[in-house]
Amino acid sequence: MLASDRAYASLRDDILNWRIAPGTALSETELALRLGISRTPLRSALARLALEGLVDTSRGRTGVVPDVSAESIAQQFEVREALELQSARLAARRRDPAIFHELVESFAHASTTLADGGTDAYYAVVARFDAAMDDAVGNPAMRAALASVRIHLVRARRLGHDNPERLLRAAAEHRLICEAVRDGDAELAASATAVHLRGSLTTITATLRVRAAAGQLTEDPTTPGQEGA
Amino acid sequence: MLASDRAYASLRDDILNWRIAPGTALSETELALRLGISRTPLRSALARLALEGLVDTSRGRTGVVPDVSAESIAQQFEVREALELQSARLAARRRDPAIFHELVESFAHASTTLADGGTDAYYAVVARFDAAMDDAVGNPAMRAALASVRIHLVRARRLGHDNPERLLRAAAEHRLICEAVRDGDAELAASATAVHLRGSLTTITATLRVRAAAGQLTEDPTTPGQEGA
DNA sequence: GACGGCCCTCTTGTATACAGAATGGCCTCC
DNA sequence: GGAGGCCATTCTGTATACAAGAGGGCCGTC
Repeated sequence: MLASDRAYASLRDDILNWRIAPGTALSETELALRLGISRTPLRSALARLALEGLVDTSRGRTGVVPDVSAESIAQQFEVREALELQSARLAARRRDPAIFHELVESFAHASTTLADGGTDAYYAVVARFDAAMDDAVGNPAMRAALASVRIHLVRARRLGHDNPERLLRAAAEHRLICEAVRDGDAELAASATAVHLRGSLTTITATLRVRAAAGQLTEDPTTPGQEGA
Repeated sequence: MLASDRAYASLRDDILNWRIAPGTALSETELALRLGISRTPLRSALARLALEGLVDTSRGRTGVVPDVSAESIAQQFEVREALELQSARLAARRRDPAIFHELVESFAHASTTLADGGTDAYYAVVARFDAAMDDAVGNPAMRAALASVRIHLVRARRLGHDNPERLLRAAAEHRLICEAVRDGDAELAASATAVHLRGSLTTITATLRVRAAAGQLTEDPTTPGQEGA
């Protein structure tokens, strides 16, 4: 595999999983040294990440990992809503019913999946769902647009440690979407998707609010006297 | 300005204006020589173009300029429709009425603008419209998503030599959108946008069909005897 | 005459060296 | 004591050199 691809995958993984904190300066020399490659392929990797919005190069020359704010998430969701609703409509018109019938079953067994395999097993089902939708739509441009939006939501998802209660509700919402797509009901699929996205956004926003409050208690220097206790 | 930015802008301009034909192999060495820079910044420019879909690197290692097919345009429009309709709804809720009132006037005078300044003057008004919509929405993610879709349509637009009849109808459609946004009517704005996009797609598709037929007459080696006449 | 293998050339991917610019710290002066 | 300027360090942007791999063409053989 190419060194630049490895660097890209490695940095992407680090950013999505919060191993690199927002605001961290991404020095080319230091990163190249750490990954054991030269600056040339590393620059290529950083450029890709910058174009995807995972690295912010607007302020100053040195790239930094952007923070995840409630505002940025809300903005991403406005784009995501547009794309996913369209995707749901198109998928309902072009789908292979058997594939979505199978997904209905999978989401029906979500509580078992969650109990046996944990959140990772559940997210694997969601990944199959996303892939099935992309395949049904059959539009590379739509797939690419959705991929660029979903990347940012992975970061947000990793934030809140995957509230199981919410995941069960999300599974029920996914099941409704799959049923509508399976039955070829475009408008119902779009509506069910809208319902799901609203639920997701509400959960993420709440998580961010909790995190921001906790951050102020432990980090804000203007509110001292709490962190040492 | 950075050499890589100049190379990017130059190549982007060449591709959008069909100075580089689809299928042309983009040799790094040759391009770097032609632009008077080294391969390093040129590679950076090519990578950006590849991520934007203006250069195809999937087949083989050497990048090529992708063709504009009716299918690819239709796919781009499925994404564009999703984003522009959402954009229209959001703009209607957040706009400054004065700005869109001014745009209504501008599109009302489109025939004069077209007669005096030609298609470039008209497209400048469309650019102001796009910018006003982006500003009204106030969502950087939406702006970026729309920008990546609009790039491809510039190529398609340059294809058909800007049928003036169509441009007048497009101006009327734009005027309706601006009126709806100005009045804060989100659903009407979305509907008017849908009408406009359908008209645009139909025109572009027709242009492509004509071009494909002409191309077969003059280029297809299996149908000889026409080009020398 | 056709097919297969070998060699050559051109391509990309990577590493390294160098130059210009910006930032941070430190010293000096007010 | 504070503020401003200068210097050094470090960063990015660019150029060039090198190596590995793939593709094409040519030659030899069947």
